[in-house]
Amino acid sequence: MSMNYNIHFNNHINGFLKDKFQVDIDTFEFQNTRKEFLGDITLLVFPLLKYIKINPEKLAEDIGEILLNSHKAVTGYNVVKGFLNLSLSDTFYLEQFQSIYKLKNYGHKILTEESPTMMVEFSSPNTNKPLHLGHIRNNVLGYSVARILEANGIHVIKTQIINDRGIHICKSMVAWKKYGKNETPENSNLKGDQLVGKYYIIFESEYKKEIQSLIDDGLTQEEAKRSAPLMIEAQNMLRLWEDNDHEIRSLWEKMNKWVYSGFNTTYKNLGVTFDSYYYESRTYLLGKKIIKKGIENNIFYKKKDGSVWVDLSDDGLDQKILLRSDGTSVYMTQDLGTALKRFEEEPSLKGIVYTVGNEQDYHFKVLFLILKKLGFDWTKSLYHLSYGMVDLPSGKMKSREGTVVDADDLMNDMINQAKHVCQEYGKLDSLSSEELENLYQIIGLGALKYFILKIDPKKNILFDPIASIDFNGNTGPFIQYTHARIKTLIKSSSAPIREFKTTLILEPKERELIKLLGSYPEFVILAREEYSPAIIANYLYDLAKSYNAFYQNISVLGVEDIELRNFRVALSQKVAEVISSSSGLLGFKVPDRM
RNA sequence: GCCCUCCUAGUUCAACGGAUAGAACAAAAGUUUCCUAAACUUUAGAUCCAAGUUCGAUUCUUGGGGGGGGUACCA
Repeated sequence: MSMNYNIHFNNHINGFLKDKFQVDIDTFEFQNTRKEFLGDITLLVFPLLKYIKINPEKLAEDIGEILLNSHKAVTGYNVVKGFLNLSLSDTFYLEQFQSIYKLKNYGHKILTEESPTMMVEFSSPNTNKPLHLGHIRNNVLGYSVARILEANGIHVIKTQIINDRGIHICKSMVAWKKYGKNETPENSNLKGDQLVGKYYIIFESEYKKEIQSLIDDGLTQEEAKRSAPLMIEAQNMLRLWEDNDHEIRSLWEKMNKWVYSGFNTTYKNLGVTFDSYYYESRTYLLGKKIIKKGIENNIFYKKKDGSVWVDLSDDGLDQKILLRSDGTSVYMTQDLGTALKRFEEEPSLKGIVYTVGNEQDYHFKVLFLILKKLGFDWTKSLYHLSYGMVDLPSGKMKSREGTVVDADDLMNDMINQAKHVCQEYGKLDSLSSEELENLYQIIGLGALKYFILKIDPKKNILFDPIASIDFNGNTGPFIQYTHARIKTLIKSSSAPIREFKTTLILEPKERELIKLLGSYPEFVILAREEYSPAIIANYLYDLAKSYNAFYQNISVLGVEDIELRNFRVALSQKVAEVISSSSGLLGFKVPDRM
C-alpha cells in the first residue's frame, strides 16, 4: 500500500545487481518506513535473497551506498536487519506533490471507445416485500464496486434481476384480493412496496391460522401445510399466471407497479442508480436450450423420471438438478440462461460481477463451473461478490420472524439520529430549514454507508445505528467533518497558491503530510479494482485523521511564514479533493459547509 | 454427516508473508490567546488452541475448538 517507488529506483538497483551478481530483477518491494526508524521509505531486501545468496545486511548496505551516490533524491540510508531505510530529499517530495497536484481526477482513468464493458448486478429484490438492511449492504457494495470499476476505465452497466414472479408474489396477491380489495398506495398513504409487503405478512399469518385449525382437526403438519385453502389458492394463482390468465396478469402488473414505485423512492434516497433491469418473469424460461445442448454433449444427464442433472463430483461438488421432472426450470437453469443472454445482447461485455450474499456461495460456484464445462470462454471473468450477513445488537435478522430492519425505516432513523446529534451541538443557526433537512440526510446516510463499507465484505457485520453516527472515530461523519473544515480553511485563505520553493524548511508534521501526499499514489488504491470498498474506506479515514493531526500541530506552532502558509493551503486543497473525490466513490455526498 | 466461511484489546474494526500487531469507541489523566473542543496529547489493554512450511506466520498448510452459512426437483 505505498507509492510505486520502483519507477524511481528500479533502474539504479537493477543495474547494480546486474553488474555485481548477474541477476536481472525488475521489481522491488518498498514500504513506508515505520515512524520509529530513521528514513522515509524502506526497501525489503529479504525477497532478493532468493536470487542472491549473500548476507542481507551486506546487500542492503551495498544498495544503499549505490543509491546514495547515484540518485539525487536519496540523501541518506541506514540498515536494520534486512530493511534498507532510505531518506529522501524534500525536493523529491515537492516535485512529486506538484506533479500530482496538477492532475485532475487523479487515479481515474478516462473512458474511451476501447474501454472494456463489465456488468455489475446488485440489489435484486423480490417484489413481495420492501427492501431491508441486508439489501442496503448489497446496494451500497454493488454500487461502490461499480464506481471503482468506472474509475479503472471500465464501462459499467449497473443492473439487477428482479424476482417478480413466483409463489411469493402470488401470496401477496391472494391476500390483497381477499382482505383488502380497495387499498392502494394512494388511498392508504403507504409506499407501494410497503403495501404489498403488508399483504404478504397478512397471508403468512392467516395461512398459519389455517394450518393450526387443520392440525386441530387431526391432520399432520405436512398435510395441513399442503391442504390449507390459502396455499391452494396461491398455487392456483401461480398456475393461472403461467397460463397467462388475463385477470391474474393484470393484478400482478398492478401490484408490481406499486412495488417498483416504492423501490424507486428507496433507491433515490439511498443514492443508487441502475442502467438496466432484468425481470425473472422474462428470464425464467431461458436456459432450457442450454440444457438440451448439454445433454447432447453428455455434460448433463437425464434420470428415469425425466429430471436433468449435472454430476460435479469430479470437481469435489455434488450433483445438481437443472430441470425438474415435469420439465420446468429451476433457479440454476434461469441463471445459466440469463448469463448467456447478457453476453449475446452485449457483444462487448467482458464480465459480470454478481453482488449476492454468501448464503449463495455454493450456487455461484456451481453456476460458474457449469458454464465452464459448457465451454464459454467468458466464464473466467464472472465474479461472485459475496458478502456476509448483517446482524443487529439486538439479535439476528430473520425475515420469517419479522425481525428484519426495513430499509426506509432505517434510513429515516439515521436521518433523525443525525438531526438529534446536530441539534445537540448547535451551531446551525445560519442554515435555512431546507438546508438543514439536506444536511441531516447527508450525514445520516453517509454514516450508514460508511459503517457498512468500512468492513471487509466477506465478514458479517454487527450494525449498531447509534455507534455508526458518532461524530468521532472511524465514522462517515468524521470524514465529512474533516472535509468541511478543509473547505472552510480554503475559503478563508486569500493567499494564492504559488510555485513552491525547494528550499522550504518543513516542520516534522508537515513533512509527514507531504509524505502522505507524496505517497499519494496510495490513492491509486481507490482506483484499483482488486481493492475492496473496505480498504478504500479505511484509507480515507486515515487520511482524514492525518489531516486533523496536521492541522492541530500547525495551529499550536502558530506558523506564519508566508511560503509555508501557501504550501499548507495547497496541501489542504489536495486533501480536500482526495476526500471529496473518494467520497464520491463511496457514494457519499459531502456538504460544503456545516 | 459433508462442504464453505469467520475467529485479533472490554467492544467494533485494521494489518501485499515483514520490523515492537495498528485505529476507534468505552476507561484513566491532561491540553482552550489558535483557519470551530465535532479537536489534540498521554496511560492501560489483543492474534481461539496445537503442530508444520521459512530468515520471518494474525496471514500459508494440517488437525482440534467456537460462531455463521449451505447441503440434490426453494429462490
